[in-house]
Amino acid sequence: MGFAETFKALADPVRREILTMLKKGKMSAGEIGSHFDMTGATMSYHLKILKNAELITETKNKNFIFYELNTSVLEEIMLWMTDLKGEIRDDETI
Amino acid sequence: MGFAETFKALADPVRREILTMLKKGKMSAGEIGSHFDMTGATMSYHLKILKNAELITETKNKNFIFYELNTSVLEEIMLWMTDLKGEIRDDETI
DNA sequence: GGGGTATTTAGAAAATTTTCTAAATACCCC
DNA sequence: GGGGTATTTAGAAAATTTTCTAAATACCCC
Repeated sequence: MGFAETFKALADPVRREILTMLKKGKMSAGEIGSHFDMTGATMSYHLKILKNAELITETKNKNFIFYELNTSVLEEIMLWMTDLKGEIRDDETI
Repeated sequence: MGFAETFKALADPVRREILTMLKKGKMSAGEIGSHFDMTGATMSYHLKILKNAELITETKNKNFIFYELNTSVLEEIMLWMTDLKGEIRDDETI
């Protein structure tokens, strides 16, 4: 919902790696967790941070919870960065 | 030097505001600090974080230290984000 | 060189983040 | 409905971040 949440979510290497993994498609919490040397509880914590930042969405199926990448928030971040860089964007008139 | 440092630097609202202020040009540490209700020591701390993340550069003049925006690091971040979004960039062949 | 201003550094306190273990929830399938 | 698997929640410990006060540094200019 805010830039702080998004940047904080992206600041952690584990969470960035989760996002990269999700590029390939939906994955369950367990499947994601198996790639890291951390407890399921810790993975759940990281997934919650990413979900709160709206960088991922979740869907439940059987007793699995699947997570999926949501890149729409990144658009906003990139607009902010582009503005900071002071460049003129395609959709911007002079 | 790394994404963690950059994202962490960008995660704080004070630091993002400093960057926005610097869009207009160089400013001294004191000038930057006068826009916030914080001690000079705290401002110095934030400026150090931004400098370590290479988001700003400093130049000394008399007994002032001027800070200037450096957006080149943002390019890297934006490339990473673009890749995450899975879009094809201009300079990328199919 | 000495007083003055600008800024940083050191060290501590409070707040937040990251991780764990243990327990709870939630749902499946026999 | 009961055992089993998947995942989250609660609570605590350790690490990190943010802020402050006080002192140090650095440089100016008379």
